[in-house]
Amino acid sequence: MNEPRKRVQMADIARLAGVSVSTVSRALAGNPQINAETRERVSQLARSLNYTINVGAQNLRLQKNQTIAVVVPYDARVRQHISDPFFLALVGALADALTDRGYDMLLSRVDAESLDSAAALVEGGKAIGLVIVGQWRHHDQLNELAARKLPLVVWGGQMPQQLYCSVGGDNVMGGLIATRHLLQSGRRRVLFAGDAQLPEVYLRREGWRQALREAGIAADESLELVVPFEAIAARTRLDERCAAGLDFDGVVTCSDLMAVQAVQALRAAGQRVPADVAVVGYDDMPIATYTEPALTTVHQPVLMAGEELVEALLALLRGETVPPRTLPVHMVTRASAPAAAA
Amino acid sequence: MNEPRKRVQMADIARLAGVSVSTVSRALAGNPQINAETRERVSQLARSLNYTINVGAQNLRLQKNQTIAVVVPYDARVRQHISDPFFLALVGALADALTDRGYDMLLSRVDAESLDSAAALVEGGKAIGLVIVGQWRHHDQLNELAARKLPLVVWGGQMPQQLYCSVGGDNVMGGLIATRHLLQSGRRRVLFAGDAQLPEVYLRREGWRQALREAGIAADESLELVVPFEAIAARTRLDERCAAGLDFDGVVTCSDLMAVQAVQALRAAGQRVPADVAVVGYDDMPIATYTEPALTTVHQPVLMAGEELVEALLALLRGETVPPRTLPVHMVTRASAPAAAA
DNA sequence: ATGAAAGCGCTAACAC
DNA sequence: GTGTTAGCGCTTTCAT
Repeated sequence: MNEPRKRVQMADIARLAGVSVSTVSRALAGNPQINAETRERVSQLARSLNYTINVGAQNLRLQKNQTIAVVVPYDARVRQHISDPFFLALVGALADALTDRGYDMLLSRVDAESLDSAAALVEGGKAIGLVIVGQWRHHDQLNELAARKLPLVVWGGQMPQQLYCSVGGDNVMGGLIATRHLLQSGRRRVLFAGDAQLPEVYLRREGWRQALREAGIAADESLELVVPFEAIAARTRLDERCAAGLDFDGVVTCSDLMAVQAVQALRAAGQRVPADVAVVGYDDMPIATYTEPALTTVHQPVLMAGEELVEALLALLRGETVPPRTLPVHMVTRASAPAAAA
Repeated sequence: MNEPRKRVQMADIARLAGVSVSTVSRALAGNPQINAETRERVSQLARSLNYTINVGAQNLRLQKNQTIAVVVPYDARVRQHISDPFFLALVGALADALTDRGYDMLLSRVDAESLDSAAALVEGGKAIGLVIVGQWRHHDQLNELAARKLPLVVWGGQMPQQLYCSVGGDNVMGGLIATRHLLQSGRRRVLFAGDAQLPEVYLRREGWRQALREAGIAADESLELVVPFEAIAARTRLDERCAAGLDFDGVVTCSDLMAVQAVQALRAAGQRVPADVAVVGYDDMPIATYTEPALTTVHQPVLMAGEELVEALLALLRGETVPPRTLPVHMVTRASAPAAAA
């Protein structure tokens, strides 16, 4: 299982160059007090032997480590795979941001129920810090991890009594502008689709409520619909709601995928989008351009998200105190919910 | 930069438990010759201190390593990000497959021009093997790496004189069935869109040619169009081709994204899809369902791809000889190229 | 059943 | 300038 392929190491180079291991070490490190000629000879030799330093040993000795673990929690019950486009894109952005800064990225999928196996990554020295992609229902567990002083940043919404550092889109604002957009285009009964047990969704629903208040519309609990992120399940919930009564003319969803499901459910129920019901997505993934109708959606800055998460974690690692950070979002208006009512 | 946070280690547990480090080591390893009572006491202590073994040190000592590097080459000139949905999905699938088997996944983005910085990951002991996501234009470099005896598998097409182990979809078959599908639905002038400098695309074009031969249609070089994968550039090329003459009634593309670009370019040129021109995508990513028209496309098995890549690499690591592997593909017929001509 | 000691591949005092 | 030596945190003979 574990290849015992014998690699060339410092001792070999030392022998071949007729110097000591320390000299090789210093030469390779570019230590200026080593004779330029020796240094050159050693480097040459190392290169010709395809020698690369054993980072494991180096880290052990130096007590250092340049590896950051990126953790994608998954739901063990459904064995749900990492497939949401936004999270996948975020993982890509994190890879970019970390690579740019010279860090290695350890990607692990971890059972959401036992997030402290994520902690083991740091406590076992595999990684020096944790980026957790999504807080899901695990606000409390995350707080616990933070209380254990793990260097940790989480993509998600900022909640009261939060001990960990989160970076996320401005969810309240997102829910607000999405709803406001629909109201301004003349819609009056705006359905909110999403599972408010998730902090991000909870905050977006706050924004939805706020927009309704602004417009002087009474909040109506029958317009709150619990819809999970997973596509099939989402479609089912939406179909059920359509069957229960088409008493709304606008829908605010929590992802572009969910918006697509909503459009399909509405059409299956004989509604036209946006003529009868307008639909707003969330995330503004590339897919939003390609659907029919193209999606009006709340744009989240994925690339910036990657950068900010990494910067926050590195600051934490430097011992700085890092407050949660909220990134700007904005509306992108397309066909599924035009600016003027159809 | 490198957190010197002092972690609890074996010595601490040993001291607290009043035993030696070796006993702790054995106890934690579940060595049966350790007194059950001692073992329990030590484990208890370890757990209560949140102790996790330092895997770096353990690996150094054991000469082992459970880390696989997944490398996504990128083009330094354009600093193109990991964004193609198929590759992102493949990375997700790899994460799943590796996690399931107890391996860690190191994700790195590497400049495609200097792929041997990928080699350094193995030679420096960070990882024991390499999964390279896409062969791009680097067939020769990959051969070189393989010649260096690096444990390495590559997602991509199988080419003549290939020294490395590749796992990929059946590209010839993919090009063949896509073209055949169009021909059978009555199309006669089928454009092939893709950059045949890439092995996978080269093979798909072979399939395209073969389908034309089968149908007794002479290959027409003017129906080969070099289209890059990147969306904006792809759109430009397709627009140019449409302007140069709409002398085709079907298009075979090399990704679903490219198919979407083709649809948009055709529409901009006043064509109806599929009435005037039918378009076939490639990959069958979720997006293919959501576009308008929904895409007829060649399905590639992403999840299986992740599994097969990992299995192949592990076999390689076990010292087995692993032949390149080709995974089945199949047509998925949707609206952009219906079975019967429109 | 447990401890002492050596060593995995590397770096950094400290000598000379 | 370069060599000697002592560990980084762990596992594993070899003793006892």
